[in-house]
Amino acid sequence: MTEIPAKNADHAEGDASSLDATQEAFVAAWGQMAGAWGISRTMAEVHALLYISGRSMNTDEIMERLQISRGNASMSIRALLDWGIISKTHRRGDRKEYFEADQDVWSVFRSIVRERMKREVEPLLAALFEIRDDCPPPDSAKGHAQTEILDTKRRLDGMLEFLGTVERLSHRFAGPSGKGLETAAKLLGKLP
Amino acid sequence: MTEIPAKNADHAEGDASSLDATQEAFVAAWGQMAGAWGISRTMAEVHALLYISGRSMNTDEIMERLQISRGNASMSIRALLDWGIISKTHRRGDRKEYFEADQDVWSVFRSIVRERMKREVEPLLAALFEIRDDCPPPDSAKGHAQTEILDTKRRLDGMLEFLGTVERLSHRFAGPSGKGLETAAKLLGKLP
DNA sequence: CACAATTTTCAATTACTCCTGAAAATTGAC
DNA sequence: GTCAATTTTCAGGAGTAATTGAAAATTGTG
Repeated sequence: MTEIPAKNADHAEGDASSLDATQEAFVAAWGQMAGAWGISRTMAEVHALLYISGRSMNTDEIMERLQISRGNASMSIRALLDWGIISKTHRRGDRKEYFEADQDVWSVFRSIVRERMKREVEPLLAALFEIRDDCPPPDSAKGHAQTEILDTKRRLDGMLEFLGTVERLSHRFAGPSGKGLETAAKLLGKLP
Repeated sequence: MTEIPAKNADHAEGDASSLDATQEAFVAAWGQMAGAWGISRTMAEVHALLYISGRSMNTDEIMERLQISRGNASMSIRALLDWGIISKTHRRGDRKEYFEADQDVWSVFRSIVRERMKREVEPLLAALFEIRDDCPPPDSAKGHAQTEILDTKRRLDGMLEFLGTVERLSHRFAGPSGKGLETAAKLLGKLP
């Protein structure tokens, strides 16, 4: 973390007076946000590097610029491919695989939203539906006032409705089709 | 984690055939989502307990039901207060402090969005603005083609514009005023 | 097919974050 | 003010996630 690759060692953090330093700073800033997006720091850094450089790179190039191990690079690249925010390319006469980042920021955001909904919200929704189904029926008020049971059900339903709405919206605007999210944002921006 | 309070030991996970078991299951499900919201598991569990029970509780009650230490309870409660999704109450003739959860799910969501924007997006935006300002001017093309510098700037700007839009929207719809987010969601749901 | 280049896997290590429990600080009643 | 009840803090321990590095698997070429 405090270790800076030799070629940039003469630049303090935040100093971006050369192009490389600018890119370095961008990678670092993006890496710090990793937690917020629910991805590991290295994943974020690899993506940032590919995004800001605007070209494709192979594993060795990425390893060297980020000073990470081969294993880490391989895992992070694989994960980014799974998330759908970088893609493989090839170069004639070169056996190595190259990777490039999606240059459309909205599309990146869409992929992240989609993936996180799938991993986090959908399982929770499923669990909550089950919990509601297993909730004791109001007439079996053995020791509990009926209102207590009904209130709990009502609160469960409140949460379910909320998550359901979020889920529906995400399908609509972050789904595989078109520029949904950007459109939504623009519409909202124009509202009364 | 695998330890279940004695009073519920006869219920397998997912079995919610008593009211307590239902609440227990809800707390566990909500706790699992903690990571997704960017809060610790205990924080999520405390909130879930207060939300689903619908009443106020003191620290000891929370400690016992969640089987956590006093320190952990104190920290988690404090954090939830900071996030603004639970509040303090008092009972006449009782020196203990009681806590209760906001029962409006949309309002909870709004608080979380607001807090995370403040902690994560705003600092990133600030960092990116600085990075762009320190970016070498296009005419100082010492060794770099001018286009390279301009392209990097363009990508930086793309990211800045995106984050700026997100930031503006969050202020508008998750800001301190009114039911913004719910309204936005309903509007979006009705779109063509 | 054999071989070298390249990628993937994974056990061991390292770095973090979270939690505990007891000590210190605070609070309110008398 | 004194004292007991209550809350907060924090150093150390426990548990989790990320990273390495080298061995295994895969891939493509001649």
